[in-house]
Amino acid sequence: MTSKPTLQDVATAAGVSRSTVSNAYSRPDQLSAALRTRILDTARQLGYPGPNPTARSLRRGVAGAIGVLFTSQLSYAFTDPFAVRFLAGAAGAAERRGTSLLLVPLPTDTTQARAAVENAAVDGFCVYCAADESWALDVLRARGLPFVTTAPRDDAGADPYVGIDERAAARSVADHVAALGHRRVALLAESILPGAPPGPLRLAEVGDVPHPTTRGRLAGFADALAAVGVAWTDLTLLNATDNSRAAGATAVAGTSTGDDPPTALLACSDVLALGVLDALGERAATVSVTGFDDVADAAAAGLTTVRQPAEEKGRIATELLLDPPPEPAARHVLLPTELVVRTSTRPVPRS
Amino acid sequence: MTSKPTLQDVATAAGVSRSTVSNAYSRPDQLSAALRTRILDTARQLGYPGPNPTARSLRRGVAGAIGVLFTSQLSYAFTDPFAVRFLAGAAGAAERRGTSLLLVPLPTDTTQARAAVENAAVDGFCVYCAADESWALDVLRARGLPFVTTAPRDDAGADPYVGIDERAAARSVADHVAALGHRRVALLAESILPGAPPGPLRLAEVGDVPHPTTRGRLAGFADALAAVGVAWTDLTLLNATDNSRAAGATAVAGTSTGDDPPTALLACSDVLALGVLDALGERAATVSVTGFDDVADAAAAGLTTVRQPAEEKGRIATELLLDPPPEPAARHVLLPTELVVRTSTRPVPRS
DNA sequence: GATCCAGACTGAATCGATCCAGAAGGGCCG
DNA sequence: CGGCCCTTCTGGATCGATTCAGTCTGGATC
Repeated sequence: MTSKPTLQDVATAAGVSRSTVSNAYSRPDQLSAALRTRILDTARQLGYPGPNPTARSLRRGVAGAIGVLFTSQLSYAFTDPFAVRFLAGAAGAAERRGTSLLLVPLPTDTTQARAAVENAAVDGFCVYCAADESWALDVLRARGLPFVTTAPRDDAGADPYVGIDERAAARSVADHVAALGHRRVALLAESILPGAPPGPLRLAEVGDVPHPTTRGRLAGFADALAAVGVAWTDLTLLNATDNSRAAGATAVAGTSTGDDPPTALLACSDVLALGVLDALGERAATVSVTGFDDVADAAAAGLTTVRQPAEEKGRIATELLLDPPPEPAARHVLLPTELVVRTSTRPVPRS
Repeated sequence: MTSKPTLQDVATAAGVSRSTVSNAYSRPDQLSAALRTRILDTARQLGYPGPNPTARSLRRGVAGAIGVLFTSQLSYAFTDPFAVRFLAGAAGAAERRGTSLLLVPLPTDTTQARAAVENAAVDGFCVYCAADESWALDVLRARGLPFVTTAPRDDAGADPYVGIDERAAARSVADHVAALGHRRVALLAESILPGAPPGPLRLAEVGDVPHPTTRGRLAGFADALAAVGVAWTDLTLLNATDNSRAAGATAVAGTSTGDDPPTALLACSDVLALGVLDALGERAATVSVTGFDDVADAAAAGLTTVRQPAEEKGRIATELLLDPPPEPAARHVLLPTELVVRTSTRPVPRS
């Protein structure tokens, strides 16, 4: 008995069968209170730490945890305030249900990343999409695991999702900027094309953007500007290499120095927009900048943005996963968004 | 075959033994390349998603995940910027090692909380202490699971920990405040006594504070003030119900209105200190306030504080867990701290 | 031609529990 | 007193893999 005792050892020591010990832990109503007490005492004496979670999982066919998948690096997820709030919401819902949250890091190597998803001992997955995730969904389907995504998908079918109307939300903030008279506009997003360098980028049409969320937002921006006569090809497209203030600052560096610089800059996330403000410094007063998400720092920075309910998104995603509603239609949730106008946008200056 | 196929099904379909299929996945060198390809093809045709992670864990005796324990509510952890940075560090280290992170929520009910720790299928635990955690450590010891705590403990023994010299760090910031001439000082901390109401609190001596981190910091504050002749009993002790800006604001409400109000307020965390600044509003210019941690918002708020390396703490905790150094001494890591003086502290005003 | 060996594959045991059909014992009822 | 049910407990099958001691085959060696 040099290693940890098992349920069998407790049974032997207590002079009962394995099943009875198991029942002592998991089904107290199946044995007399006296025997149960005796068994638990014996277990304590032996230093038995209770049923092995893994063995229990295997037999019961339930893991007691749900996975959370960030298609960007896991450690980056914690630097993104929106992702953190999403996690907070998910954690709250998981907490209420007594479920744990398994954060699965994805190696950059594709094969290893697949393996990571294949090896996760969970009952389902929350796929927080930050990049192309379809391979992950394929794995999950093959495993027969339920999952929830955080964006409407074309091939959604019965798979639950919770998201916002990205295009309409983006349009609302761009409408505001257009109404202020801006016509020379730059759009800033993360990984417009995977692997593209930071800074200006040419793209024939918005449909070419692979990442669905980014595509939706850029399309919304374009809609609003098209409505005031600004064509897609007249827009400056700026690429950021990741979703961070630094990347936002880098992406915009040098942009406002050319002749006829944009008078407004619409970013696909607050973090990028805040980076732009960092980079502009004093010049920020001459350019209108908008973000997306309404993270905590946006208010202090006076950033005009679109608010979306972050914690709510995490909470609902988790709930959809843990008990999906019977009617398929109820599995697709669109959350409301709200344009928040602050001081970072103003009418186009007369020159 | 209505449900998911198992390894046995693949074996049958391919006309080989279970072991061979297992080897095809886990030990490619044990069979010919041709057969392996054939097996994997068969598996694909059958829709076999690869070896079941739980069964594999059971047999191999390895979970491939480490648990993270917050003794406060899990969803609160995400509202604490320091905890988030700790997690980011932990995630980075886990990522590098191909390990997942299991966030285990703790129900408020003690029995259920024990069960949650007992049921976690992990190879070890990072205990991020936010409250009394000794019961959790007992469970972990009973399970024979390795763990790391984030504070020096009296009974540390060979259990690894990573922390800072709480007392010395706290003393450094209090020394600074004392040097500025402050003598009427209030100390603010979360849960000084569990369940205590927000606001002023009487406590015979600092040793009565149950939570070790808080106790260490308060003791450090007291050390510095004692050195300039201010006794423990002359200090105002303010309790906050949790670690949030709101709780900081609530705790301090009404304090500065009495006669002889404190001229300085030392908080045990930046979040609390920022809450104090929120509450003071205009009056903030007349009181010196300090925090602890140096979170992102501290710089913008001009908060004088003590910086401790958050990500580093998470990273090292995870690394100590994943490969503990052979020499016991190396398992106890003390990280450096640094006093960061900003504008929230100034000499005591002449009246 | 006998011996040895490496490589390829198999079968049974095992990981540590849960579950279910059924056995033993005791009480109640007619 | 026999039959019936109920409670309490048992034994074996099972969850889905991994592991390891072997068996078998074909080729190299002397």
